[in-house]
Parts: sequence; structure tokens; C-alpha cells
Amino acid sequence: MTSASDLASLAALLADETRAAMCLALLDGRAWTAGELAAHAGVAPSTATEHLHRLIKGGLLVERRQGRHRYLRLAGGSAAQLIEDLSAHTEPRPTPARGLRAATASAALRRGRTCYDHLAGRLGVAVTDAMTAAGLLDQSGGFAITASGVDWLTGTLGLSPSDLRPGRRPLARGCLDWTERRQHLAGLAGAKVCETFLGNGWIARIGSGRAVRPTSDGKAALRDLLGIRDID
Amino acid sequence: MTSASDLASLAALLADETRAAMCLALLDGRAWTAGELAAHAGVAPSTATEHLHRLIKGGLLVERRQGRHRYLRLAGGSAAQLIEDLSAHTEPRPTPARGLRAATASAALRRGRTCYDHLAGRLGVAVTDAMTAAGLLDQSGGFAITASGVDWLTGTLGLSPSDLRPGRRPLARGCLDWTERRQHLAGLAGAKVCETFLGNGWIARIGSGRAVRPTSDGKAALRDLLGIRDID
DNA sequence: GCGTCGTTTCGGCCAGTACCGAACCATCGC
DNA sequence: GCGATGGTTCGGTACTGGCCGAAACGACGC
Repeated sequence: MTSASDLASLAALLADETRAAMCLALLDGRAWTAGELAAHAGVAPSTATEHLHRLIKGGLLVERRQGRHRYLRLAGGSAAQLIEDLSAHTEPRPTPARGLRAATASAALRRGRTCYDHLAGRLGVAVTDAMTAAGLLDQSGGFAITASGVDWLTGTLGLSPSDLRPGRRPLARGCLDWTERRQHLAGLAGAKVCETFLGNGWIARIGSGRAVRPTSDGKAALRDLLGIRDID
Repeated sequence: MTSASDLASLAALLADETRAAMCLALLDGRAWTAGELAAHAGVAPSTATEHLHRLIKGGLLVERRQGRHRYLRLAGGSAAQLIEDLSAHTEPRPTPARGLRAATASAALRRGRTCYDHLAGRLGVAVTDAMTAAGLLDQSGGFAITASGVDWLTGTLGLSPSDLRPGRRPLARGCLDWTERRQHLAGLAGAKVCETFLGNGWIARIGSGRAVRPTSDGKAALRDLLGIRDID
């Protein structure tokens, strides 16, 4: 019985359009200032303050104060996953027919995007599949980076071994992709791969949102390093 | 921008304690009458009517009118999954340490339960693992029933081949189990397995909720058919 | 037919909350 | 020091929406 109230109060956090807009904006994994979120959601700063308090109190967001700014970000991967899950359910249920899906989620988002801090969409799934095919990733029971996967991450991608030390966060985990209905690589390794791709200029954000596209350098790298050819 | 309002209106469906209680009750996969749901949630029948209208309009529930009764059930597996996902996030984040989890979800629910229409909890995971080990289920890329799995379902379990004809619904799919953090068998096959177990008296519901336990017949069957010994 | 019972509609009450503007506070740049 | 700017607090307003009881509706059993 008490769990009904827990469920309700969690859902209530996202049940307001202003708060929902803020959370969706934060899905890009970056930290936003309170003012930016207020402007994005189209409300007065004072109103935004109240909403942000609620979201923090509810455990969905964390804050970091710095000078006169207050930076907000999602509390963690599970908060991001929750919002992704929920927003995925707003897509029309019935037919995942190829042609129809173009109308539901933007084509760019389906092609590639960041999901909190790792890659998702067709691009994310392609990278995950290629890593699995190359023996870098083992999906036979859960998600696990193989020994050669670690070599690849530190050698080919140039990560330092300390980047891959799992703390509270698992090195690799699967994240269900709702546009592709497939799992893709998340966890520490997923974040580092995404970070490296962005840092190397292999992928670039489209506008200010979550959608990303491979650059021409990136296409070459994807082909050479992972054998991914047919990415658009 | 408009997707923020979609997200908000979906979340709003579960943002009320009364509606949340109704949805949690319906997670047992059965159809409840409007009156039963009203009593369960502790509100007047008239109040329940309004809530049920909203839930139906929102696509979470479907109704079937029969005589002077109105039967309500969850709209489908994805609706059930949504509610399970969300309620899983109300569990304390930090440590999935063995000892502590006893306090969070009821022990009986963790041991075994129905998740919409298939088995979940340690029991569901055990069955899934045993089927995989026996070569009946292939988890190497998604969830798939093998040829010998089909034989086992029709032969050993006594299902008719027509029971296993996938329509809109996939024969097998994975469903993420939040108490066990593991996938278990869902989809058409998962539902039929659960139905058969219940029908054969191998498992019994504990009280009126979702928790189930294996009967002594069931323990024998699990041991003989799947080699599962250490189920409590 | 007629009462009974499950459900729905309607009217009205009340609490919670989303919103804003104005005043206030703190930090930055100068 | 001083203004400018980001953020918060506070008061007040308006609206949504959850709740009930009474009355109406419709199917059932007799």
C-alpha cells in the first residue's frame, strides 16, 4: 500500500510539463544552469527554482553550486534510464513498422544520439554489435568487456587504465534502446567510448540537442576500427 | 517541446496514489472489476470511475464490459513493464547488498511473483536459467526459443502448437527483473509457461497478490523437468 | 413485471500546486 | 566600494483535480 504512494510521488515529479521539459533537456547528460532550464521550459526563474527543488528532493537531479551559478544534472544513469523509458512509452505502441516510425521520433534521433552519457540509436547499436562481433564485448550473460576489449579501449582508443576502473558503476551494462528495441553498451565503458568519440571529433552534436552524427573522420574511424561501413 | 507534454501526461496517470494503487494491483495480470479496484484503493465507486476513465484514455488499461460488470486489465505487456520499471525506481538506489534488500521489497515477492502474465523474481530467473542451460532457450542474441525448446513446450509441458503461434506478440522476449537485476523469460512462451505452472498446481498464489510459491508438486516438477533443486 | 446491485453522472467542496512579480541576497566584474 | 546579473524567498492569485454523496442508469435474478 505504501509503495503506491512511492510510485505516485515518483511519477508526480515528471507529471508536470515544465519539469518534464527540464528533465528531457538534461537527458543530454550535460549540466545546465537554473536560468537556462527556466528559459528552456518557458517559466520565470522563481518558478524554475521551485521545480528544481522538487526534482532534487525527489532524487532525480543533483546540483553543484559554483559561484553565482547553480549547475543541475541528472542524478545518475538510473535517473536517465527512467526518463528514457518513460518517454519511450509516449511513442505510439502499435506497429514498429519501418515506414511509420519516421513520423514518431525525429529521424536524426533515431539515427544517433547520446543517452545520458553514452551512445544510443542506430549508431549506438551498431557500435555495440561491432564490438561484440570483434570479441571486445561479451553479451552471452549480461554485458562484459573481454580482455581483448580492455586492450582495445586502452590501446586503440587510447584510454588510460585508470579510466576503466569500475567504482560504484559497472564497467559495462546494457541499456535498452527504445527506438531500436535493442540493447546497446552503457556503463563506464559506454561513457568513455562516447566521450572519446566526441573528443576526437568522430561524432558531432546536431544543434543543441541529443542527436549526434558521425563526421567524415568518424566514418573513417568506425570503418577502420570496427568495420562499420553502412552508417548514414 | 510537445514531447514534454506527452511525457507529463503519461506520468500524470501514475502520479496519483489512488491510480497507482490500482495499477499495482492490476500487475497481477488478472482482470479486476471496477468495484474491486475501488475497494482496493479505498475510494468511493464514483471516484474510481473517474480514475479508470483516465487510465483507459491514457492507454494504460483496457476494459471489457460483461453484463453489469466492467472488467479492467492492463492494456498489455508494455504497460505492465512501464509500471514495473517505475516502481522499481522507488526502491532505494544505493546498495543492492544482500542483507539490506530484505527490507525493501517483500521477501515473498522477491522469491517469486507474476509480472503481468509471466514468472519473475528468483523463481522466474531460475526457470529462465534452467531453460537456457538445457538448450531450450537461446539468449545469445535476444531471447529465442530453440527447436528443442518448442518440442519441450509442446511435449513435456503439453502445450498445443497453436498456443505458440506468435501473433502481434513475440514468442519469447526478455523482461528485466528489478529485484534480481536479471532478465527472465517473457513474451508468449513466458505467459504459457506461467499459465501451465498455475494450471498444474505447480505454483500457487500467496494470498491475493502477485507473489507465488512453488507447491510440493511444483518443486518435484521443477527438479525433474528442469533440474532446479535449490528453490525455496 | 420488480427489487437489487454494479456502475455512472452530476454538483459541490476542498486541498494542492503552478504561476508570477517584487523584494531580497550573493557573487561577479570593474 | 559600485552596478549588473544569477538565483531565491515570499505573498497572492487562479486553476486543476481528487473526493464524496445523491441521484440516475442498466443488467440481473426472481
